[in-house]
Amino acid sequence: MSEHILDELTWRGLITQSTDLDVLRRDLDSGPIAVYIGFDPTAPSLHAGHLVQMLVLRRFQNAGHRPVLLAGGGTGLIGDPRDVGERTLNSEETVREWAENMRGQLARFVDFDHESVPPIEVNNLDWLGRMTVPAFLRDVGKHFSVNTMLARETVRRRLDTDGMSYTEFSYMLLQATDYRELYARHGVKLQVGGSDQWGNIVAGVDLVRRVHGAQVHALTTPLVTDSEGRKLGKSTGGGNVWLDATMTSPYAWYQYFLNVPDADVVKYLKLMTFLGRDEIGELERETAERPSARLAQRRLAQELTDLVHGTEQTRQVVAASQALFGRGELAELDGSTLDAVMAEVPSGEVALSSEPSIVDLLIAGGLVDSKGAARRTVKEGGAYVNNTKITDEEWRPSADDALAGQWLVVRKGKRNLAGVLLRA
RNA sequence: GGCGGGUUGCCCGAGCGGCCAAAGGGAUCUGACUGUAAAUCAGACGGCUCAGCCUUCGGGGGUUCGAAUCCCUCACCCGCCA
Repeated sequence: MSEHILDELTWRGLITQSTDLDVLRRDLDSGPIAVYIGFDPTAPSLHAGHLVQMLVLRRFQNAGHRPVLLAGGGTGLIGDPRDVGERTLNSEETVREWAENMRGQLARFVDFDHESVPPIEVNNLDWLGRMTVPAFLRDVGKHFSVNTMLARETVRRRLDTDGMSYTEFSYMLLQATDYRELYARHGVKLQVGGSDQWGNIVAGVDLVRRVHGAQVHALTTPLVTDSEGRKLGKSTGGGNVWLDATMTSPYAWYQYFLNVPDADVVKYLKLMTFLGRDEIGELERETAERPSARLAQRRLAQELTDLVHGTEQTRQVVAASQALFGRGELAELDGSTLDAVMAEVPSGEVALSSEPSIVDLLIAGGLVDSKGAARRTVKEGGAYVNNTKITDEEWRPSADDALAGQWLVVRKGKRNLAGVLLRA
């Protein structure tokens, strides 16, 4: 008999808050239960920060429980209050489109071919969109005390600062409605979410108890931050690391995790991979003894790229990373290898006839935003072409500099690089 | 509907007629040190045809030799009162 799912979640550090765990354990042990997780479409894609929670759902499925994936097509029209600032409402078309993207992404993380507990996909617009105002106020609103809602941390903070619209104030009730609906439709007895969702989730737990007299459960995962307090998935550039390959390339995704600090890598392995205790323990030892080998980071990056982009993509980005950061000479790469590598990194092109300077190359590769920034980079000694430092702003490549007859590998600093196609 | 406060560069936040392309902090970038790590130190951080020029301080208009700073007006946000 393998380890109990709750014990596994505990050692991985995946449980921040929960309702009565003993009762949950009994329910889990008495047969498969349905577990749900939901996300609102607030962007065109999910990002790395969503992964932790999402994988918890998969862990439950692996343990024999049924995953229920909820896309917040209805709640996404309203907006969950944040700590600061009212959200801008997105149009119905936008939300619909994003919800559809999200559905596709969520589906990657659960097993649709599972013989006993294949997942169920739902969109809360299906019921929220049909609910009438009197029904909402009588059947849902009557069960909530404004006093309690005002006590919620986010609400308190907002009242002290920016204030909050009635729209966002109502959000909690909609999420509670989701839980009630999913309990009634699919017998869902557990909702998983990020720790910031705790208030919304227990509101649902309460509602189910009041309406159906049933005890359902809540489990939240930690908000994952690195050792400097930055949220997981915020790239150094400040933006999110997205699951969508057109928004964050598989190469950039792989590199993000390859660069995770030593202090965080073991934690991430526990939270976001399916590697077992022994294997993680081994990688932890490696990190302590030979940190420069970055075995743990390599494994983390590889596992997560596999998970999100598939094994073939992973193979390619690993190969590209090795070619670009390895000891080997760039010039020794053959044409097809080079083409494959260049396909993974950001790229641009420039015409040889325009006599481009290093400044133009940095811009063409998208490594800088302006010529001023490009000149600055050269002045600071951070500009390279084919691994050779360029210190003259007026340096211009010749046809002979092109690798495989056409590529220039332009680099800014240690690890920002791009391929620039040199057109004849 | 009335009264008061506010809107500054990626974010926070000073400035309150010229010395302001705008203090300070954070974020970010580069360099040194390294391990494509962290910490630390140093530099950079609106744009350009770059020792000069151009465009910025919610939008528009005005006063002035000169405005982020004063006046008018519009928009939005916050608070108090009704």
